[in-house]
Amino acid sequence: MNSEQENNSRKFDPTKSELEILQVLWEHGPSTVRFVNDKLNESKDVNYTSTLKLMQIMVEKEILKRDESQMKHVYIVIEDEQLTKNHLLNKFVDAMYKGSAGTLVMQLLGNNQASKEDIKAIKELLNKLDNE
Amino acid sequence: MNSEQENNSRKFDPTKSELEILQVLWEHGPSTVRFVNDKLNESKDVNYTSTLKLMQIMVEKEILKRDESQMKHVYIVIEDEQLTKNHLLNKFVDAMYKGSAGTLVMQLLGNNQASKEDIKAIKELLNKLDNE
DNA sequence: TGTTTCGTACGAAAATATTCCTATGTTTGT
DNA sequence: ACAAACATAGGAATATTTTCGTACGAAACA
Repeated sequence: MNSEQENNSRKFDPTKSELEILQVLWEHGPSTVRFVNDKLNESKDVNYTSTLKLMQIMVEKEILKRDESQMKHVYIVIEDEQLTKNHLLNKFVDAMYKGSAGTLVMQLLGNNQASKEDIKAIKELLNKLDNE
Repeated sequence: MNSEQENNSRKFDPTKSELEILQVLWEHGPSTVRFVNDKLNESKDVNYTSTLKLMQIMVEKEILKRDESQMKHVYIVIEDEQLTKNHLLNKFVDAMYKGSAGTLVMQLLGNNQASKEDIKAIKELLNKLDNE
C-alpha cells in the first residue's frame, strides 16, 4: 500500500558514513567519539579525527546532539531510531517497489530470505492484526 | 535469518542518480537518453547532457549496455531487475535490521504501511510456503 | 544548400562526501 | 613539573558524484 505518510520528520538523508555512525549509536546508546571510532574500526580502517569530524558535522545537521559537560563529549541521536528507520524504509519501498510494501514482502518471503522464526513471527502478527 | 547470500552478482552499488535512471529503464524497458531525460524532467530539473553523461558512465561501469546500431543509441539494463533489487534489498536489510528480514516485515505490517490486499497476498504466500 | 534541430563525446567545473593534518588544550602518571 | 596519552577544533586535501559547457557530426527541412 502507499507509504507516503510524509511524516513530520524533516527531510533527513544520512550518508553512508553517517549511517554507520548511527548504527553504532542505535546499538549502544549515547557514546563518545572514541567508542564509536573503536566500533567502526572493528570493520573498517578509519582515523579518529575522521570520525570526530563526521560526528561534528552530524551535530551541525542536527542529526546528533551532544553533551559537552564532560571533556569527553557524549553524542546522542536526536530522532528516535524507529522513526528514522521508518522514514528510510518508506523511502526504500517507494523507490524500489513504487510504494508497494506487499511487493517487498513477497520478494523477501519468496526468496528464502526469511527464517522459520521470522515466518512464525509474521504469522502471529498477522493473526493479531486480524483480531483487531 | 541471514541474508548474506553473497550472490554471484558483483559488488554493484548504484548511486542515487543512477538509481533514478534504472527506475526509468526498469519501468519502460530499453530507452534512449532523450526518453530517460524527459522522464526524469517530469520530477526534477536536469540537463540532457547530464543524463547522457551519467548513462555513459553506467555503460563503463557495466550497469548498462547500449545498442549503437542507430544514431539514437538505445540503453539496456544488463543485470536482471529482480536480481538487482534483491541485492539492494539484502543490503538494506543487513544495514538496517542486522539481516533480520522478520524485523523489517514487522515494522512494515505494524505501521499500517501494508494494505488489506498486501496482507491478503502475504497470507496466501505464507500458506503456499507451508504446503511445500 | 543553408540553417536549425538533435544526437554523441569529452573534459572540466561544481557540489558532496570523506579523510586526515596540524594546532592546541586537558588529563594522567611518574 | 614534565612527558605521554588523549581530547576537540578547524581547515585543507581527497575522493566521489553530479552537472553542464563546448565541440562537432548527422538528420530534418525550408
